[in-house]
Amino acid sequence: MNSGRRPDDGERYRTILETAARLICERGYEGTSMQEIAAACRMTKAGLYHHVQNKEQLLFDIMSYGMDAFEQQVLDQVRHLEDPVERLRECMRLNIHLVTGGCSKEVIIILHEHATLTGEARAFIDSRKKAYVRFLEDAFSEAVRLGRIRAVQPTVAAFSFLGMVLWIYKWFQPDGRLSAEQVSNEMVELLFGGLATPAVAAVPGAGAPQLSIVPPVAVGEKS
Amino acid sequence: MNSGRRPDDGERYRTILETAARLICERGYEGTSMQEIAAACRMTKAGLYHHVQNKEQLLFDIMSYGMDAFEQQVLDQVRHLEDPVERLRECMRLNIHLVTGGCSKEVIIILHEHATLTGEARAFIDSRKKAYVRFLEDAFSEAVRLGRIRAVQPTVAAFSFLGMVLWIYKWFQPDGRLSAEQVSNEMVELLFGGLATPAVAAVPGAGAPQLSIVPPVAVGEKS
DNA sequence: GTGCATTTACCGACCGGTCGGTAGGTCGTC
DNA sequence: GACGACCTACCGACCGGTCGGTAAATGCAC
Repeated sequence: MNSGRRPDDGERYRTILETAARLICERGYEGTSMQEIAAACRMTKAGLYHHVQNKEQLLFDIMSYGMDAFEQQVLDQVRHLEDPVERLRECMRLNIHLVTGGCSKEVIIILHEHATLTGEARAFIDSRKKAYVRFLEDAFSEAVRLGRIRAVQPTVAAFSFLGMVLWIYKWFQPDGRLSAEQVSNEMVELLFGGLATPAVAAVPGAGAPQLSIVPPVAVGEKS
Repeated sequence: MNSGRRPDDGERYRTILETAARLICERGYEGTSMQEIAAACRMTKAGLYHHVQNKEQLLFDIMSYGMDAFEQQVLDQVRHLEDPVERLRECMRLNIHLVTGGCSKEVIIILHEHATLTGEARAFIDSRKKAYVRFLEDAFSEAVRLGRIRAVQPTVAAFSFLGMVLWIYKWFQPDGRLSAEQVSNEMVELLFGGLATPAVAAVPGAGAPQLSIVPPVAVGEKS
């Protein structure tokens, strides 16, 4: 009856998660009722509850799914990079791509509903977030230690990085004036172009030869 | 019967706004009921409705109050500064002070409930936010035009500024390891210390003499 | 300064409606 | 005939908001 594959199992649940994520992303967790989620899945509420334990578990699963996607698409791609600055630059690029890209609903929910979950579920998600912060702090510390950037407070640097990147969901429009790539290039250069140690950054053409997308001096406002 | 002053008038309403702001800040707009707000004001719900038109108007008034505070404490203090870079630096300092300070509840609500209001009220608040973004864009543009910083895309720069500053409410703890002043100093230097034109920033000691709180090289990780 | 009309600030009770969640039945598939 | 998917029907609690009523303060004419 179907093309070689049954649409049940976890696949059905995943489509429910995605539908719910779309609604919750648009109207917030408390502002979205199980009735509405069920209707969007073309089901009754009781039918939805056949697949879902309760509303909080649904939110937790959405967040976990988003965290998995983030770690696969961002963290795992840059962990191996040896140079800490290159690791941070590429990490910012990928993270911006994730936030501006198509599958950003779950990530936005993680960001916006940062205080909605309680108890163990909250603690579990928070610990995964914390690991990311630590990853960034460590990279900044290492970059300072190696003299690759000037001395900065790692925690403040990490949260500045995160603020720039994760705030994007509040203002960026995919069909707007600026493309995701423009934002990405500009933002990476904004933070790291100015972090290079003066001695290196001073001599034009000498510093940061690796992956310098933007020429050191002439960054056109329209590029 | 009272000490020379009546506690009624708008003063009562303002205490209601502040109580409501505290609760909404803690549990979200949709997660806070009028019953709870009334109880926190030591009133019944009907009593609360004597002062308040409806829940949405209450949120709008809280946001307007926060916007007033922001414009008084931040924008109006830096508008007159002639040098665009100094204007931006001082603006960031004051904005961080506002977000980390005591009367940050209303501001946090403005940030977090950015999509809760609808219709005219939403449009009105959004226009006031937009004015701030434009203010920052203009300052960045001017700084580039005057050669005070290297060329950057003003919109991305403005939203990076905002992301760094406004993300703080998600992670900063007043009684934590880092003080508000530390965060402020580090963050200003992180963005603007690296934005100076290479020719100026290159020569150690020559660039950015104004308000350089952090010594160019040695910033202890524990300070 | 007394008496009275009016206003302010609040209350208990209640409205229609929606919330998250559940019990029990039906139906198609293996 | 067992089972999973989904339904109808319903639960108690709570939602935002309103009702008529009231005790106390205030304004004002005399």
